[in-house]
Amino acid sequence: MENKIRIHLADDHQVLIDGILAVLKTNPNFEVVGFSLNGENLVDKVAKDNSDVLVMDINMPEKDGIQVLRDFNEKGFTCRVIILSSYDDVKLIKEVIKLGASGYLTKQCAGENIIDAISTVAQGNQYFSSSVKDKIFNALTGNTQNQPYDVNEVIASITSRELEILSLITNEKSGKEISEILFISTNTVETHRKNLMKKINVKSSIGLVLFATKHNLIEITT
Amino acid sequence: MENKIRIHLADDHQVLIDGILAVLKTNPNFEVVGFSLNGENLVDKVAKDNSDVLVMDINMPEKDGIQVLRDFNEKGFTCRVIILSSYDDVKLIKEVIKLGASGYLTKQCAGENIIDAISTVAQGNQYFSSSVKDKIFNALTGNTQNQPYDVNEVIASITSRELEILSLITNEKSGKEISEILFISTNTVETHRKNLMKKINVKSSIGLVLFATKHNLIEITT
DNA sequence: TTTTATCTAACTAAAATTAGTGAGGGAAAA
DNA sequence: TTTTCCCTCACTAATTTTAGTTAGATAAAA
Repeated sequence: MENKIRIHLADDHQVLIDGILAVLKTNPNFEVVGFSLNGENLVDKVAKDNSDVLVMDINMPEKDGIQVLRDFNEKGFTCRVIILSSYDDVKLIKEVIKLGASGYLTKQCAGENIIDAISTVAQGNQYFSSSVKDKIFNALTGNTQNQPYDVNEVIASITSRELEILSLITNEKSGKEISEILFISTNTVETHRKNLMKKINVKSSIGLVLFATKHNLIEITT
Repeated sequence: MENKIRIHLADDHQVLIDGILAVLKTNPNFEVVGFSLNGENLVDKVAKDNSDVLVMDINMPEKDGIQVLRDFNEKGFTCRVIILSSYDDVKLIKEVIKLGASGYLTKQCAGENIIDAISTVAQGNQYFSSSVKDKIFNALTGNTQNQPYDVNEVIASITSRELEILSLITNEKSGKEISEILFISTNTVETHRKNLMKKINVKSSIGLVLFATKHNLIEITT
């Protein structure tokens, strides 16, 4: 019997960490040696833990999963990384693969997939859930023009600045008000609004608001 | 020893369900009798399972948590509901409380909070995580002009014609389009819009849409 | 009957949004 | 190095929304 696989979990949802912890506890080959609720100093923590596998969310406060992967590359790390994401956007998947992630699971996956994934990547192989493989396959076989409107991809394509604008629009701020809040020109605000409407494929700001509230992209403070 | 608490889990993230399942398995008083990956037919499933407590996400495909709570009220159900949400928006919290939810946890909560929450609501009490309680407290204390008017009165004051206009606005119709649909002048449409904004006390049509969707005054067809 | 509520509509004027195009700077990736 | 993405901003022009006031018709209520 070899050594246990040393695992570090990173997700801002404590309940999910607790859950995965409980799932992994059922397998004696796994040992969770640490966990994090954000991406800060994650590389150092994983190094200190001497972890074999890092299971990490993409969306985390302080430092997101992409940035953490960059840190790993900078410091030349060998720890295997499995991404556990809410979205399965092609661009994002390509991105993390390029950055050296060994696995990608959506949170729609079953718990046993995590066990499989950890075992697989610990042996030096890659693990991707079937839905992720399908996405990649379609992207590579050139289904780019006929792709049905994928909400997750649209959401993923919204930049942080655009999200900021979207949030202010949804909170009943006018273009001028937004420009004053963000210290940018109203022209810029309207450009962002235009781009958002094009991306989300709606006719007016009303459509933006509907989209934002439907998918809980923003917090409504008013 | 009493009977076990019968629990139903609803969340579109399988891995989270598996995780909570594993956590709850450690407590012999709990029995997870069913789970759902979306909100469809959730009321019927819970009824069939004869569940005591439903732990449910807000964001689910097909039918979201708010709609499920409405279904519960319509059918006069007694099953306790604990909301497990990614967000702790005050409006959302108020909304689910009003709809009869017995508990509200964010996913940032620890797994043991779920155990506490289930035990608590099963006994007929309410359970809210401390961050949620803080939010509510701040909303009630820090914001003195919280409710300058009675929402129900406002809703009641909206005439059927105005509701028709409101519905069309919320469905991304422009003033001109509305006038063509209803065979009235655009002047009339804008008058209705104006009156609505005055009644609801919002700054723009965005506010109308937020109000309409929040209180489910209209059906969104697009 | 008088009042009130609702729907209708016009008028003016200011403000905001929508739509398209073009383009510079900076950072990161190929 | 070249390309690509993102944020930035300008310019024009058409269209829509916002804001205020006024007012006629009708039906229901006091």
